[in-house]
Amino acid sequence: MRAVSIKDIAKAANVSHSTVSRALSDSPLVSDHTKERIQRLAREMGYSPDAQARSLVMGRTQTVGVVVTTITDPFIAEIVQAIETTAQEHGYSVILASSNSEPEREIAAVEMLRSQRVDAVLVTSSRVGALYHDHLERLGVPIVLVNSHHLQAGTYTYSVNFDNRHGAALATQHLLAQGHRRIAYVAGATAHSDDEERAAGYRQALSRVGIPFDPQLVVPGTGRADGGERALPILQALSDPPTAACCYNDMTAIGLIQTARRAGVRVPGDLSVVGFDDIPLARYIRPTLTTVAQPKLEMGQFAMGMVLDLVSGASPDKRVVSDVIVQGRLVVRESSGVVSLPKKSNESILEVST
Amino acid sequence: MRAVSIKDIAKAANVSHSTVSRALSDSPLVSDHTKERIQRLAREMGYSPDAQARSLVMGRTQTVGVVVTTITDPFIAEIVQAIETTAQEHGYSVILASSNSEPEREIAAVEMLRSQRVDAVLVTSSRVGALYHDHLERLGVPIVLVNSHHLQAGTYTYSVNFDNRHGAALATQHLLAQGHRRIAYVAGATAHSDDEERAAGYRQALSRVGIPFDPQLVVPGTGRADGGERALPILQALSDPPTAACCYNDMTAIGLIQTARRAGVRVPGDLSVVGFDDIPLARYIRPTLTTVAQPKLEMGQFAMGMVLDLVSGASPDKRVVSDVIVQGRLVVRESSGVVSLPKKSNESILEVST
DNA sequence: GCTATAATTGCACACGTGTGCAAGACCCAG
DNA sequence: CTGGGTCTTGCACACGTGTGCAATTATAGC
Repeated sequence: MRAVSIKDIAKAANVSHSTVSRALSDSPLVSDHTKERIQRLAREMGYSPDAQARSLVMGRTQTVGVVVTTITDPFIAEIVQAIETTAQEHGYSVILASSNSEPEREIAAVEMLRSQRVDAVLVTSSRVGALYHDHLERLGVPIVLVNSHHLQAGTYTYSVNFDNRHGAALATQHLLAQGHRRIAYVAGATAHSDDEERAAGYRQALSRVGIPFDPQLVVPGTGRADGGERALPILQALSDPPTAACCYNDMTAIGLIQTARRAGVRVPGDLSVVGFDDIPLARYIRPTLTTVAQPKLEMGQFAMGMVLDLVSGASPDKRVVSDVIVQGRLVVRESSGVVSLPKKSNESILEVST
Repeated sequence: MRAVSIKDIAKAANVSHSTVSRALSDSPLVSDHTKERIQRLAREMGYSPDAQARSLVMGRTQTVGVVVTTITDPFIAEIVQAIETTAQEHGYSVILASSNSEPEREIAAVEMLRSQRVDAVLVTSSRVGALYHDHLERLGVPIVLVNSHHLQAGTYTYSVNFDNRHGAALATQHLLAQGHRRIAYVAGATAHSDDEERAAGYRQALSRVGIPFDPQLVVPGTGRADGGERALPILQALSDPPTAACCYNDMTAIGLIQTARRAGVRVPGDLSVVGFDDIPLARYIRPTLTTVAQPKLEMGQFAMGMVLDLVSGASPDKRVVSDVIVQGRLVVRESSGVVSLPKKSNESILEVST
């Protein structure tokens, strides 16, 4: 049983379907009298416009595709939530496609979005390979990459990225302000551009205050808790161990903190720790974690805002903004504190910023 | 610039668009020769079928709507992930609609899904009000409620729910098996059916082993951490305080554990604590939390599986399964242990199950 | 070679909606 | 009362795809 169409209403009102179409879109070509009559009839009959049919003739679907690795990632979920809300406010629908990081799924997802004739595509946190990028470009539709690293710039490709360098510099500056001079950097997985940018921010903050870079203070990691766990003994073995550590991300920091506790190293008393990302867990572990927060809500809103600008007539060569870089803010919690006096000093002077 | 259509291919191949349509759907009415020729041409020209147009004539969109309160909730996110993956495997697209728990948004979302002519709707974790339920029914499309409580049964309404009573009984039985006899229940928000069911499971497990129900051992909560925090002093003030607590959910349990630590009550030494839901945090707090896990993946798969069954010809009166109840499993971690001997006994006999 | 049959293709309509253009209805001025 | 203008409505086509039916072509049988 099909839904009621404008033709059904036309029959009931004894007019042509064109008149109904015009009446429902409040066209001035229809007399107020019949307009009212038809609109009331439509309401009574429970009419709902068919988006498919409308898209077909209008050449626009009022629909965007959102490609994610997995919606399970809280970081991604929050961005998608912001995208969806903004889209809904402007009458757009969101088609969700997850790739589970499998290339063939990602290809299939893009093909699906192509068939659905989405007006634009937003991609979150996917490391876009060359092949995939071409596949996206072939859609012939604006693409906004959110926190995804794209190497080559395409005709349709736009981006919203986070300023990792600035964020890491913020974290490092915070530790410097607390009096720390020996600050370590626990890295993430190697050859990851996020990690490189954050490491650069760390070095930049150090050089700004004239502290020479000590390669010994940079230890490799994994991006997971075990990275932080393995880092501790390495740092402690140094002749002049650090009093603070800047970590690639929160899980690394959490691994470091938990290992430290077991090893009898007090946080922040003996070692201040700063994470990155502000994952939900950060405010629940003890000590609560000082970290750098990305403005996820704004990133999602901004990305969808770009899409709206792009589809509303602005021609692709008239691009006002193509790449946006947003900055984060430092969230100071318990895991970072004022540097303690040299070894074996009175512990009572320890101060914890809460 | 429109995408290439079958008409374009028809022109290039010097055949009618009907032939192209048949060739691409591998119809036996087309000779193998032209079939091949057309398929090659379609590939070369970068043809992608228009889902809108196809839906229009087929009367099916191969699309489902997923309504959530917020995708930010990790529990919901995991179910949606499972739904999306299953849908994708069967050639279905997922349109995401979040309500932010605001009634008007929920209405707007349903109206949008109606216009999109989705073949079915899945609703996650929404307390479906009477009004909203009617609104859904009017879609005239199968509706699967996942972990959403529906009072009246509708013509199109199906459900996948979690067996809260069984889960709570599991948790309580576990504590009983560890030798506990005085077991508290820290409730969630009042008048919430989840809470009532879990409380019932708790009482059921007790009565099975002949332990009389003691109303003093049931304390009200909030469903948040503060609920657990407020529960501790109440329980400790009892003349015969409990040695274990079964909590409405994990956040309540976490609040209880953290307050206990500050009050010098050892977990699980002095007090065993069991949560409910197995949120990500549960494995990261210290002690790690024993809890009841819902099979989120299976729930999502099952819900989407029902949808697939429903849309593939099965008439609504031929409903094989309309309501499914899935059972959870107990995840034993560090927060629950064997009951300790009466007060002031030797602590060395404490045993922690890890 | 003619006919009966099978294989292949095209015509025409349908799905639900929007819109340019022409036709009809109406009003006002002369 | 008529002409011209304005207001209102309907006709017809378009969007891209699928499909029943008729028409055309190829094949086979005698």
